Amino acid sequence: MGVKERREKQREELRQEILDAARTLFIREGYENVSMRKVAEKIEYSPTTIYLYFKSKAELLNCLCEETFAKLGARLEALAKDSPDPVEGLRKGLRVYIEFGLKNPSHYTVTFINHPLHHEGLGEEFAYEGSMGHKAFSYLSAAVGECVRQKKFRRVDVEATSQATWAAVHGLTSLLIVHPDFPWVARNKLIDSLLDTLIEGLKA
Amino acid sequence: MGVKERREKQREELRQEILDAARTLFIREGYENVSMRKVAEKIEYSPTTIYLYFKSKAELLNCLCEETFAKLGARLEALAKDSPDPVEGLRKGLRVYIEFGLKNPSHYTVTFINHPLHHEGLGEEFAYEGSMGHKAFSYLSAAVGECVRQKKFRRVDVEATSQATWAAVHGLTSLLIVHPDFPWVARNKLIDSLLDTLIEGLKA
DNA sequence: TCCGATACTTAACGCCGTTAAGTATCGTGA
DNA sequence: TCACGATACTTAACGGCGTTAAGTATCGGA
Repeated sequence: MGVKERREKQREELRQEILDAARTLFIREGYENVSMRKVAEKIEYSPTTIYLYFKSKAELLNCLCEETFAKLGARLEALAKDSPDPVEGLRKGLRVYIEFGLKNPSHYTVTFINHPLHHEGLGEEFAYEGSMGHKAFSYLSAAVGECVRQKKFRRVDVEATSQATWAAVHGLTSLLIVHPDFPWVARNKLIDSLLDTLIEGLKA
Repeated sequence: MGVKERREKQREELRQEILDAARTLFIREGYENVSMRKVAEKIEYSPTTIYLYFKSKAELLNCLCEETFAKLGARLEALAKDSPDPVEGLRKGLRVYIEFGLKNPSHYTVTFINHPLHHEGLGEEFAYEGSMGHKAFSYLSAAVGECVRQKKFRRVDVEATSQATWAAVHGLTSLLIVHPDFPWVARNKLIDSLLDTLIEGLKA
């Protein structure tokens, strides 16, 4: 019965080839400018072949995003583990989040910035629960909770604060990605300014 | 020489008709889902007629955005004038900004959320300097400066702080627009949480 | 040897933004 | 009065898009 397995393996290989091509292309060209036809051309198959492996452009690109955000999740998890001070851990985590977004602007754009037009028609696949983006948020939430528990922060509503904090760092990340030509102050100074304000504003 | 004037007037009328149709449509249907053909159908002209009045879809919609953000600018200006306490003025301004975005999601999306793909090919028209969005930012900047001058805020870098604050409120605004299905806490609570944190974090 | 599943392609549908080329209208100068 | 030329608008088309329907070639297994 080695035939089925070999076929399955080849199938998986082409699937990966498609993912690789798509990743390369839309990192280089930006999301909206990559068509299914271009991806197909890159792997030297006909455009319709892709639909035998992914049911839509949205699903194809969602797979890439999950993959990318899994990395962010891993990074945040590691950070959470070896940060004795939860406040410093939170600050570092927020910085990692922002820098991650800036280093993966295409994935970040698709996942968080764009309107979920692009997410339509993916049942379980882009539900917030279970998605890697959501997982990343849960680390933030845990960190804020820990700061409050240790009385480093004043007695804020943990969920509201986490959401507001996420929104704040998302705002900076997305503006830097989308409007790089705005006359920003130095990037590090800007990030520090936001993180300082947020954390000072939460301290006990 | 009344002929030229009458022609000019009629021309201006159709231009407004196009703008009105486009505004209505893309508020109702969302930006990306409105095609030039749909706008044309609504005004009962051929699609190409629009190009006699606007050189591209981007320009057409940019006109609408400028129009909308002029209103925000006016609101913020009024607010700045009759706010004796600059901290309260700033807080109110930030709230107005967020609520404005939530009330004009399509315009807000196009102007601040979407990648400037949509802004391409507009020379002066969407330069940051002079755009209404930029003007709105300048009110924020002035308010922060005033708070520092009156020693209500600690001695922060005004430009960096303004940019970071803008980023934060933009983040909340855009996330609420783009991901309305996320399990947010109550909207007002969320907004207050962010504004509290920001302003507490800046106070002297 | 032939069947049927599998893998892939060609052709097409109905959209899109935009442009080129054509036509009707109409005030104006001869 | 009539022909001209500007103006306003339309029809037809280009080249793209995501996606689907229908067709073909390949090949393991009965």
